[in-house]
Amino acid sequence: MIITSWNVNSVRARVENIKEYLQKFSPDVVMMQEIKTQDETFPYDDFSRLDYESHVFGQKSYNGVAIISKHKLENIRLDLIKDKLKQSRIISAELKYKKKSIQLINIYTPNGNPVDTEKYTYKKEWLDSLIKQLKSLSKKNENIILAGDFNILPSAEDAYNIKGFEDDALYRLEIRKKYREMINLGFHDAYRHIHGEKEGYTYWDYMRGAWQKNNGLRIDHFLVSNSLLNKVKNVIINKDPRGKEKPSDHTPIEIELA
DNA sequence: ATGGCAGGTTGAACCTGA
Repeated sequence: MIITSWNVNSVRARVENIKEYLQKFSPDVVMMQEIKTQDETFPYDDFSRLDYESHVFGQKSYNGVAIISKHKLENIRLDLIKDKLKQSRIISAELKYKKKSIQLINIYTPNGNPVDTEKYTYKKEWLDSLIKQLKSLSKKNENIILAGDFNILPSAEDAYNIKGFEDDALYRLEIRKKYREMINLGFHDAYRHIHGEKEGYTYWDYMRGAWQKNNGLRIDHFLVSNSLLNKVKNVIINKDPRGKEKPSDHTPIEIELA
């Protein structure tokens, strides 16, 4: 079972790139962020022709999340967060897997820059609302996979130049503390669990040749319930799509469940 | 210190992203 998280930076601009990825790597489930379109204009047919069902929480122009899956998903929820700006940033679904019911939660956390503005406050409040919800959900279900674009650099080795991020919304201490708070609810950072300190960038800026120079950031994550951890066989950052024509600035991160 | 790339909306210029 392969579950992917991928900030696609517009599902419509990226549809050929995404289809190529689906055909080449056949993930079972893909949690997408920044689809940048409304439900009505989501490319359902492109994915259904490849045997994926789509569940979409769209928004015009900005944000938007979706889960596409080769397996039937149940209990789709769009209401887990109290979002004061009513942006489409979270979608959840239940996946039946080996007699377990795994709750998949797909998030697109606000970026939060610049830090002296309302955008930063919004990020903090959004994360607080997520933490509150996780607290309650993890009491009811011990099998949760929380994935997506967290817009958080968990630690110094997660950026090519951490000095440049010390007062950035991706790395401010109070933001890292919120990430830590989530983990302390009973989760593991799946990438670090498998790979230790190894570099694991998932994002490279379009500008200044960041991809060619490997000036990357690790801001896309899988947090897996402790009780599911023994099922995590591997975590792969799949750099293939980032090197193609017209790529997203993020590349897929994949988790393999045994 | 600034802008650089990319996408979306809208109709050339502006917003957002990380």
